[in-house]
Amino acid sequence: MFSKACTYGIRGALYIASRSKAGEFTGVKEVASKLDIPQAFTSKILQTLVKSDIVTSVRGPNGGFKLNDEVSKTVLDVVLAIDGTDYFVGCALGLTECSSENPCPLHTEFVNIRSSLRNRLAAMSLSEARELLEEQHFRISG
Amino acid sequence: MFSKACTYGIRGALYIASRSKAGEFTGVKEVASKLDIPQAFTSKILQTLVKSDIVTSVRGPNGGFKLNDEVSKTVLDVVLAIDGTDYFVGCALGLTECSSENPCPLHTEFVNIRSSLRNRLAAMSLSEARELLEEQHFRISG
DNA sequence: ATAATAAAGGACAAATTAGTCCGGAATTAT
DNA sequence: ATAATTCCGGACTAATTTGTCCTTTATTAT
Repeated sequence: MFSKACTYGIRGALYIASRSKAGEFTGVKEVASKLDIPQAFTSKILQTLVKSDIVTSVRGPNGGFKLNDEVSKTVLDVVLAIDGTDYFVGCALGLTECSSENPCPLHTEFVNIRSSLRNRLAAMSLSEARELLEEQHFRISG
Repeated sequence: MFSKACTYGIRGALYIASRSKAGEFTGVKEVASKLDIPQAFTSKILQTLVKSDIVTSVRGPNGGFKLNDEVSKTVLDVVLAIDGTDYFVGCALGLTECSSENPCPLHTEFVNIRSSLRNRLAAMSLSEARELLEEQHFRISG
């Protein structure tokens, strides 16, 4: 479904959310080891989240990553930051001619499925996801 | 969404369906050029559709490909043959712990979205898709 | 039989995605 | 100031997906 980088990014964001309540920063090392994601790759992914303004980073001792605004930032934001709009645009069959005026046989169903996907991702803020995970003692690890 | 090979496969199957009504066979060359897909790649993809029992091929002059049973074969069959079950199984966030007993925050929504995707694909037979395309004079080309 | 046609299949090449390595820059503690 | 820590960024490698090429095999027409 999502690219690996993308699922890593979502899990990373959620882990950081769950760890940095008191304004603390979480380091890549910890994120990577706890989520069992290669460290250098985790670093890359968190860098793109920084550029997308989803997390903030500080260097040096006690540095690390912190969510920017877990209440307004959603899972969709992370998906868009890493995988872009792939899942939400274009004909699923790759038909250039396909549009709402001239829909392919699966057009309507895909519009519905994709918009419901998008809506659900947009409705799930990182803080809500974090809370739900914590409520059931969910391990975010791989 | 789907892999390129998969969308090529769907379009290929639909093109063959639209061309081989009178028991005729359609060649890769024609499929590839009409759909603007690389010929050798088209060949590979049609081969996997043959192995999956979705199309039948015959070699030699006037040979080519023909759908096996466009009424019972569905778009889902093509997707499964080429991309496998990727889109329909496993936690979208890559959480191994996630299951219906211990669902991640997005579990239920994903189950719904994916099953509706699967249902729509399973409900769309290749013949129905072909008819819908023909009714609106749809070009299947890229 | 022979030649022409067309799919099958294996080996290869290109592009994309996944993942690694390492030096540099910023921050903090001593 | 210096050393330790930690993120940044570029160049690299590995794996997968996409796509090519060429030889073989089956079928048909002459």
